[in-house]
Amino acid sequence: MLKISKKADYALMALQHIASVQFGDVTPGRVVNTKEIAEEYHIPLELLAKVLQTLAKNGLIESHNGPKGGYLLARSARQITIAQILEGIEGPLGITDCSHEKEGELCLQREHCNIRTPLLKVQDSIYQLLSNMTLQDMLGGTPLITIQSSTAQGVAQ
Amino acid sequence: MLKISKKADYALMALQHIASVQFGDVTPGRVVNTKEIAEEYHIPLELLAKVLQTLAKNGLIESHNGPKGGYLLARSARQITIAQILEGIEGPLGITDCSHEKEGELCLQREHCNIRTPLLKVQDSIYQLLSNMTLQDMLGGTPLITIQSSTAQGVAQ
DNA sequence: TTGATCGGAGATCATTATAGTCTCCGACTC
DNA sequence: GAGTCGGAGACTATAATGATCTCCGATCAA
Repeated sequence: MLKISKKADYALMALQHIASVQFGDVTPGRVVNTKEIAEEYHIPLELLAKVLQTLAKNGLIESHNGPKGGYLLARSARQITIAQILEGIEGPLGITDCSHEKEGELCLQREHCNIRTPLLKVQDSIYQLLSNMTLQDMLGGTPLITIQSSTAQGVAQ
Repeated sequence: MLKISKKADYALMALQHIASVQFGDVTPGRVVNTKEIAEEYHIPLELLAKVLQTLAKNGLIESHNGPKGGYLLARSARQITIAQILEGIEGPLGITDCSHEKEGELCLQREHCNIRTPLLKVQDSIYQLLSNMTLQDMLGGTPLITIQSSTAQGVAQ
């Protein structure tokens, strides 16, 4: 449950790869093309291409056309969060259908819904979690996210 | 993204309802039947029935057959966590395919996978989150989870 | 003891989301 | 201007989900 899609997986792998080639920084050095990533990680080329295009549209990477073309990080790995990557591919985080309900598509349960508020809080917590972890963290050098635990840290209010 | 299923939604609503009828405790008083919940929250009766049966199998509620039959909490709302409920319905938490990979079904990316470890940590964090919140918390009385956050957003309620 | 009311369980179907493919286009470098 | 790259759309297959239908067994009360 709560699975992220393959596309999102691929996005993370690709970005991770690009970032490691650039040492996490925005270097003008080598660009990475789709084929290279697809082969290294055994990802279907055309699917990965779509993913990278989406990431480029969302401003996480920069594309360069033509021979010797490919992709570069648009900004430092430290400034790219997991939340941004996942949302770029899968759209806004929403653990429940009513998270981003538009006008007029009220869910049937809404009227008597007894779980909306607490679920939105869970969602918020997950979002914070994903926002507090960056691509740089995934590169392995820096400490990863920590979480509160009722046994470890006091759960305030 | 990271959406939980309708079934899980229904399970949460139903349990929340049963718990509130019993004031969060295991009281021998009134049992709640499927129809009552289905009508109150506009949930398809037969789908809800399946969900409740699953919850019963997982030991979260107790079923009573016959007229005047229905369901009761199997234990106090304080002892039922959101993680238990969701896992009971949707199976073990796994944000990525390789979270619970069985022998012989290694994913193609595994060999060079650069994101498995960090993702498992994210998953672990989410799990902690869901394990630290109980049905009792959802009843509204007691404090909900809080998370660490760089922007220090207090979670009230 | 019989019938109405409840849960238990299986098969089935429709809809949607996902994963993956194919084709053609335009930009760029050499 | 030929070959290599990304850009973009339509398209298909498969799986997951949500929902329905049917029949069964347990239980209680008249």
